Amino acid sequence: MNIGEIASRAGVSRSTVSYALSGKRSVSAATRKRIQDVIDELGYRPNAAARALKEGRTRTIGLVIPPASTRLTHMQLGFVASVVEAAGHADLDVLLSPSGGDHDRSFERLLSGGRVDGVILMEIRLEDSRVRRLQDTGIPFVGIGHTARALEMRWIDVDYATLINQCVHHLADLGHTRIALINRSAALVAAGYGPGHRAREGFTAALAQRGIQGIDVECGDDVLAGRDCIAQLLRDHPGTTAAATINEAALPGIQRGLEEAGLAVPKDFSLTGVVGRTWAEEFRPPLTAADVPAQDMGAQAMDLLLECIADPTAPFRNILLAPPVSLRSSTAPAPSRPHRG
Amino acid sequence: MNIGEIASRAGVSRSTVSYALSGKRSVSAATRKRIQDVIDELGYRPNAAARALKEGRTRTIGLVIPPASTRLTHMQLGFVASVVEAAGHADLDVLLSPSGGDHDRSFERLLSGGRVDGVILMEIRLEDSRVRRLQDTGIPFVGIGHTARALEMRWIDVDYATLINQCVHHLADLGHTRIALINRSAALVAAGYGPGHRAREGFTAALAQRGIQGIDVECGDDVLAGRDCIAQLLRDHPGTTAAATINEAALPGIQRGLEEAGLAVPKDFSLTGVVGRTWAEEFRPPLTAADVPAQDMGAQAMDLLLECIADPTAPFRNILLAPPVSLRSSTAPAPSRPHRG
DNA sequence: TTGTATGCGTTATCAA
DNA sequence: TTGATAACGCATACAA
Repeated sequence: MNIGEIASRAGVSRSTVSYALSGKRSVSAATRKRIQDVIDELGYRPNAAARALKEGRTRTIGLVIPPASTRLTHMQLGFVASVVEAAGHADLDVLLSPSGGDHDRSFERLLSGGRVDGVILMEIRLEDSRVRRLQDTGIPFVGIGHTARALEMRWIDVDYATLINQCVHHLADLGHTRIALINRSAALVAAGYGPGHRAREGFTAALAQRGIQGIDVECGDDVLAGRDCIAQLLRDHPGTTAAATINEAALPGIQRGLEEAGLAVPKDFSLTGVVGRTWAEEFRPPLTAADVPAQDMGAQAMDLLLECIADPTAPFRNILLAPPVSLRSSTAPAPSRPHRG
Repeated sequence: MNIGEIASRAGVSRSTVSYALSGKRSVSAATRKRIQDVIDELGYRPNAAARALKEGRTRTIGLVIPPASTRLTHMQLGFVASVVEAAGHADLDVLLSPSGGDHDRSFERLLSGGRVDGVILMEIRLEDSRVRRLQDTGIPFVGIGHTARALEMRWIDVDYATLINQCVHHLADLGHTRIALINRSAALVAAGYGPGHRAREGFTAALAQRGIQGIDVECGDDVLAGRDCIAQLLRDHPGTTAAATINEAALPGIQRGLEEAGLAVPKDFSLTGVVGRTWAEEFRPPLTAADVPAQDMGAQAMDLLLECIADPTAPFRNILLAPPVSLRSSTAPAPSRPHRG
């Protein structure tokens, strides 16, 4: 079933069918109806490949997510969901590529052969070969996250440095003097994962500004790692009374670890950080945290991408979000008699 | 950059380049090398749209996931990850379509216009309009889950009826006489979600076989719902000493609810069910459960689909998995003096 | 208002 | 062993 079939059944030429569908040329009401009837009857839809070949665009974007081996966090899932939703809204399809490393086949398939009109890249590192690869190909792309050379690409990101800084100031205001930063996994940070490094910057800066001590620990993205991380933290640094985290996947483990140590939140231990809203609200007690608006971010990334596809020469535009720290119930004044781990 | 460019630079015809790439015609070693050198230098890859148009297949499959509004469970995420990985292994791309309802645009885009060579469908209901739609189009498809008319499609599924039945028998063997089934959300079950109904069947059958009482409750797919569900269960049915569940997303909430009620697992309350392995192992204490092998299932679904794409006339093949119930630490003999909720 | 003809980049058939 | 060419289905410039 193709446009020729529709044309002959409707007794018109193929171009008339094409124009009736696109509306780029006026078609008499009578013929338009005749064509539409045939189309409805046969359920015709233009072939995507032929259209892509002719138009030079595929109406498809690529979404590069972390590799399948790593479990996606809820925040990342929020990005995926909102990107896909925004794409659907713009009548675009989404091709999924789980790839992190350098010469990923799925990533190369995505870029080569003109499969996509644009790409949205997740979990970007400070130095990211995929970004360079995309820049080489000239395919429009937008990062959820950005590299060290922030001005050389389009992106939307969360201002982890500022937000963690604010969290530490909040804790310091409450009298805490020994504060931990619970970062993402050591592997990720070592690989140059931006938020991990920027969170650390903000942390260190705030510590200096307030003249207090801090310990910076890395933690795997899962429940067990979170529990072990807290256990080790309390063992190695028994005076610690508060922590800020950007590791939402570790939160349930952190909670369990604190419980097992007999520490109540926030009476004995204050916890805050930068996490997705759902996590903050599901924590017991609800977490004082800067809520990452994952839903909005996917849609805004899509906006940036559409802008860039429409006009590839448009200047780079970046969006740096610093959502306010929502005061909930997980932070309190430092205990007067700090516990002994 | 296209095949003609490569051809002229290598001093051969376009067809020779094509054959050098596909290997469907012998090409002299010398010309093959000359062509390959040019290709490597320019980084040429065949245009996907042109190839799809000519070959009549897109080397792309569609993956239909639950709508963006609902948060994916880890199990569903496991399906997605393993399907995408298996697809990459077969050099196939994956087009994502989050759609549940009847006339979903994204779903229609997927089916029409020959965008995909096949479809994998998740979260199937007993009566599912998407299945009928796919059957009408004739596009090869495979379900992760199946409809009421199981023999009319290809699928892979977990035998929830049998597994929940085994769980209940296990609990009954331990002396429990008041057992709850914690199902998926009321909305999902009402919509005819298969696993919800089959779990209920297995539950009811086991109760009858053992002559014990049971209560069947539905529970939303999140932490808060799990907590409320347990609270209400203990209030309305205070004699309940054990539960089996297929709702992994509610597990953390169930745990919290039990803790808040002052019930220790497994001393005061036994818990078991059918969940992804990670959930079972992350539960405290580790959950006695039938572990859904989400990773394998995506790969096997892919196998079924490839089989079906290769030969659409092949008879329907189905895979019903009943993984063994792994004994861990969340079930114990019923308490001699049952608690009073 | 409508029809004819061309080309998008491939693969594959036919011819050499 | 290789080259010329048709066809996949569509959108559009050009012609009427």
